[in-house]
Amino acid sequence: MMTPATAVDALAALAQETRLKVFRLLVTAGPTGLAAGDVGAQLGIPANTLSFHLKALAQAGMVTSRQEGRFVIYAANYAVMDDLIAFLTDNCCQGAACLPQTQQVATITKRRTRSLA
Amino acid sequence: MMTPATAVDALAALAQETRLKVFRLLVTAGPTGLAAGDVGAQLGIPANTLSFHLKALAQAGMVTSRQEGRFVIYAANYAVMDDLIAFLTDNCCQGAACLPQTQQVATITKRRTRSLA
DNA sequence: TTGATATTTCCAGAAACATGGAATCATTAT
DNA sequence: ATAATGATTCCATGTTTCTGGAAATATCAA
Repeated sequence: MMTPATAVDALAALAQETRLKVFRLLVTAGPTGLAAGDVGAQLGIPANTLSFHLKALAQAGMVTSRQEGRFVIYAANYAVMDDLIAFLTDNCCQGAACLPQTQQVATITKRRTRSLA
Repeated sequence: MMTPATAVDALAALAQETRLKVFRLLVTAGPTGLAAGDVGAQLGIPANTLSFHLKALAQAGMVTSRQEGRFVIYAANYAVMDDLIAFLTDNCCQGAACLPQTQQVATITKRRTRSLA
């Protein structure tokens, strides 16, 4: 379960243009991940600046990293992303209906308590 | 649809301990909302500091406000919350399965394309 | 109008954050 | 060992954010 403090850290990690771009790129890249240099090349970010932001994302748990030869491969941490969404969703609507749009949507938590056929 | 810039604003609004507390309180308070003073009393936040954070939440669209006599009533904006979650979920897993946990969970977008029985 | 209550704005100081040049560290190839 | 490449750290600078005291604004009551 995600604590409020952890949620603030995760939200803060994503609440920055460069980091959100990086994270989304890693999300699209899939579990295999991307080398830091590839991320920088695709987004046009200087290596030191990118390193700074990757570190922030990693410290918040939003990405993982592994050394692979000369490269450091970063990958989105889908589990933490999922936990963050669950945290936000848990506290939305509280079982009651807030809005039609939201009403027809079960929260992740609620869905987790069900089995999907 | 939420743009990346809007998402950054929404995330930044929530990525602060006091504001996340305030927002969650408003979420639990429901669509009726709460007067600024009630929020401050329940969370022990000075009026001017609270006003600063409520303004930030409102500018990011996370809460709405309406004047009611001497009071200003704030309420969570569930629609924007929902959009933010949709934005984050849309870019997670991209139809592919990232993790068992996430795999068994349909994203909001995916659910929106279905009708719920 | 005068007074009380609710909220916001103004302001200044402190702290945290973002950026990129230069130097450093790590790994591989020759 | 030397060189080359990929990535990180160090550092200085500029910017933004957070905080709360004091003053201002808004609404209602007497």
